[in-house]
Amino acid sequence: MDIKPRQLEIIEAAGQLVTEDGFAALTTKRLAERMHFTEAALYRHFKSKEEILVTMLHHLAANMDERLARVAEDHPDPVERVGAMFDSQFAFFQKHPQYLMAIFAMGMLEASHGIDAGIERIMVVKRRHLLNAIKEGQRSGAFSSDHPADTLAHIIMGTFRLHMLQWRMSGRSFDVRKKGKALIVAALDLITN
Amino acid sequence: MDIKPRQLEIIEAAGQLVTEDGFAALTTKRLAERMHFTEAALYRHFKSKEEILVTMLHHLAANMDERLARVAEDHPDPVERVGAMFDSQFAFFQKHPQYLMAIFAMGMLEASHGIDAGIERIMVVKRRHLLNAIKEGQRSGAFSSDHPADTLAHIIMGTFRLHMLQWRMSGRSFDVRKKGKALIVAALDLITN
DNA sequence: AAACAGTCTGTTAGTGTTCACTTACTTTGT
DNA sequence: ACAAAGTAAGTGAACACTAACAGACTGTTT
Repeated sequence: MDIKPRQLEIIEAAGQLVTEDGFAALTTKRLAERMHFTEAALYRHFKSKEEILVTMLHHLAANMDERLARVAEDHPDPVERVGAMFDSQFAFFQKHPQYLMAIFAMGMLEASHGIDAGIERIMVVKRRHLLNAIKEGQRSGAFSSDHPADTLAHIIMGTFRLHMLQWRMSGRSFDVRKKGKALIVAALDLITN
Repeated sequence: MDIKPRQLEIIEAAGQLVTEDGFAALTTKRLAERMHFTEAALYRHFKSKEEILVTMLHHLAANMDERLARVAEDHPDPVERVGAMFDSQFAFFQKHPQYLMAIFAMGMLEASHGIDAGIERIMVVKRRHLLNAIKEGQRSGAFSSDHPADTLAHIIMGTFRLHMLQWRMSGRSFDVRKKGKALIVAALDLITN
């Protein structure tokens, strides 16, 4: 499933609309306006509105998987790797805030099976990379083994998600990367031996 | 602003629809159906669909504030109090899952100023109670002072929110109270001296 | 006790608006 | 010449909401 350049432009515009004004703001009319063409032209590139969102989530999951895998390669030390993973996430969403919606959409939408599945896939990707790093850190003794890796991963993921939510709700008015790094460092400090 | 019994029934039905099938499922038609009367009858009790949601959020914030204040009174020890606060939250949402939407709606909706303000108020209430307990625990030496109270509150809130999200996404298929308690105990253990 | 007036809560049958999407045709680039 | 990518002008369906009316109950007047 390859995404053509024009499709990517549409996906990004759709993400912008949702991130700016909420989900109700994503209508075919407004999306076409932002693309500077008519509604009908949208349907030359996607067969439905749902397909736009599903493709976007697919694209995001693939991108994230690849990016986190690269971070894992570059950082053999588990503690450092977790820090680098989240820094990579912060940098990505700072650069592409239009994809923020994929983080918060979950749990609220249930608009279609395809969308739900796409969102779930993103969470699974992140969870897999994080859990790997934490388990490795526990084996090496870097991370505390007082609690299951699951639990530690949950606490860090929850910290990350709430941070992104606050950033979005503040109108992205602070440095998400800097403040996020401090939070992750604190969380890592708590679970490090 | 007192809520009449019939209004409360409507609010709960509205919460059910959103929690069951997502926000798009909350239409005046479906809400009237669930109440076993016509759409027009809705407008005898609320002047708009927005007012239904705003009233619901208002009700929830007031209820939560009172409930958490009572927990604080009953538990003088800060560590124990934080545990009891979240246990109270888990029990509440287990009993009234229709209000789960208020937790996740945030960040996704931006449907109106009134709704956004209502959701924010709920977060502020929770944050205030939690932060009070943590600061008190830091003064008494029960909680670590290696990190600001803000940071510790963030980590615990994030852990809570992600847990609720997973519960909702699983179709509420596990014991949220039991599993939640284990998570909060683990998080508290991490920040306790 | 009966009649009246008012309010509350429901009904039927609509309103105009907006939605995602389609059909038929046209332009543009290779 | 052909395909890709656009346009104008619509479609039916669903949306939140409203006008006009009616039965039930309450309290007050005769």
